[in-house]
Amino acid sequence: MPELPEVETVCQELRKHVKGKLIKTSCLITNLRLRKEIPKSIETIVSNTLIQDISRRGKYILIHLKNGYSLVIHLGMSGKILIKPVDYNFIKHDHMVFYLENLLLVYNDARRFGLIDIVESKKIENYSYFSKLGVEPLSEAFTPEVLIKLLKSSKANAKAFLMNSENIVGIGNIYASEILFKSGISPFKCVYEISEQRADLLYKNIVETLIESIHFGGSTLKDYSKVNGESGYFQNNFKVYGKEAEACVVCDNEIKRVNQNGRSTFFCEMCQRS
DNA sequence: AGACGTACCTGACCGC
DNA sequence: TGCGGTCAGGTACGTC
Repeated sequence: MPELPEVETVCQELRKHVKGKLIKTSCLITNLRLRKEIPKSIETIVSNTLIQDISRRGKYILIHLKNGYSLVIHLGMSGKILIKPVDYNFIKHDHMVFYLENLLLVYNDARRFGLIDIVESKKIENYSYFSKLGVEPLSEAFTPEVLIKLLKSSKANAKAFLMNSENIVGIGNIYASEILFKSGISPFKCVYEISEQRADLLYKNIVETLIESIHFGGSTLKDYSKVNGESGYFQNNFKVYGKEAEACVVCDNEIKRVNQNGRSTFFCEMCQRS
């Protein structure tokens, strides 16, 4: 699944290709449930309305419609939004389609951990899945001071802290490992013990890593691809993720993999001692 | 509050 | 070729 850079890349592509376009009709292709059931009412609500804009909250994609509603789409682990020609033939795991004037928007999600929902735009701040979300790392609201305050008020380890969307949104399993490596912070470190100097470095690396990855179009592992089906390229820049038993690019020590809260963490014991 | 397990799913891959 | 086990980028919920 896509982490923040992948979701942001999808948003940018959607803005480029479908912003301002008319949704003629839409239709559920399967009756299988995603994280929750796709509301059948979407079909009527989104028909014959213009796509006004596309934005993002954490890893949720928001498609704002001119009729006062917003589509909320989450890609889960394996979700994709793909732009297809009008003569496209549906394939396995296509769950919903939006018919625009000369193209289709198709939502495909093999593992069905994703989400499609519809909400009144003016009530979006109260949307249940958004109520506990933390700060947007690429917004002006995210500053070194804000990060330090969050670190001081949490007893979680560094990996769990970065993964917890109640602190900072958008950082998933890959970028958590990468950001901690760049910052020289052990994934086991209790975050309230991180020095302010080290926190400044962490701040810089959170922002830089995400921006750099967006620049590369996100990363592509098994399931994620951009709306045109092309791959992103950031995975070529991974320093530790998926590099178990390989040599650290900095110190040549062996990269380790451990399980933290059921997820793999990759790190270098020599470089990450703070 | 946070650690940890479980649940939701399919598919790829590996060893036998 | 098939079978079982393991792993995968997310998130929510329950329990201790």
